[in-house]
Amino acid sequence: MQVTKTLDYAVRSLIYMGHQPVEKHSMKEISQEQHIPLNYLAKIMRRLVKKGLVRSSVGPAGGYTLRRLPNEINLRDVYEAIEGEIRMVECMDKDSICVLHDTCPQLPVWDRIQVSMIKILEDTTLEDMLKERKNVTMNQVN
Amino acid sequence: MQVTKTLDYAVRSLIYMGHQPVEKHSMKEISQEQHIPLNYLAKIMRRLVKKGLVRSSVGPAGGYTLRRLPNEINLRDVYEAIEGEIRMVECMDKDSICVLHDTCPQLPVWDRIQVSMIKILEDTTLEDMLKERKNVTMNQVN
DNA sequence: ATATTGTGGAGTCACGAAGTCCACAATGCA
DNA sequence: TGCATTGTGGACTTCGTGACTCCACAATAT
Repeated sequence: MQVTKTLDYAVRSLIYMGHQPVEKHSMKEISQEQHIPLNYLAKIMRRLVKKGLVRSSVGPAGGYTLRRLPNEINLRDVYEAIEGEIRMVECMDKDSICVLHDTCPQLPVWDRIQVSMIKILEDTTLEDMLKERKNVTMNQVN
Repeated sequence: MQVTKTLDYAVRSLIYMGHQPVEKHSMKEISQEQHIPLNYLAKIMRRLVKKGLVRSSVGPAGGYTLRRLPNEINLRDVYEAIEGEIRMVECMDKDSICVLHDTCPQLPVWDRIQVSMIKILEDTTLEDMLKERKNVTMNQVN
């Protein structure tokens, strides 16, 4: 029930790119700015590319760009790109081995939590988080 | 972000005991009825005893009893007895190593999810889940 | 042509979930 | 009193996965 480092890295990278959404950002740049191990970041970016959140170009002056605007990318997209489908319990999956599935008294609770979590993730876009940062900074200044 | 088997076992055991809240239930009984590995269940019950959710008595005719009534035990109690304090991200902990903590743009989201999750867990008691079971059964009958 | 940048995949390491075992302590009962 | 029963405490094993690392290779701008 914890956010993995991998997801954290992905979110941070995307937010970082979100500051200049149309510009290209090299892996090296992101790695250094966000203090993410270069080789590991490589692996993460591949997933984001494959899932269509990010566009990549190779060669000198290559790098990554957001495929959509920050307000068009929500956290659920990112979560699922990295972790796969969201589900709290194994038996919520298609073919549940659990014989008691139909009468399982705890299933509704986990489902309620899952639904609420998905809603919050969907309601939060990269842009929201970019603003978040600014707000906090302003609070510090004032 | 998944419910562990251990937590599932704990919840199921407690719900099982909740059917006869004042009676004693031996490990063997719970293990057989709920299809939980006996030795592993032993480990789980120890935690529940230690955390005060369950009372144990040893010797022949020994076993476990709920310390409180089913409507006085909520899922947060159970969750924390098994998994420890609820927190979505490492850096929400007391001494965060994260330098960016104060300006972290994603922290508010994980916090919102955590708060909502805790609320749902707190709002759900063993009794609620016992009723859940009955409802489903009734639905099947009708 | 070559340096730069991303890609794909194999391999490493540590940790924790899940489960097993065993010696031991408490206790009801014959 | 002694034994069978039931829980306790802790060590140990196994397996999967998160978090990396490495390296050969492909694309491409200059």
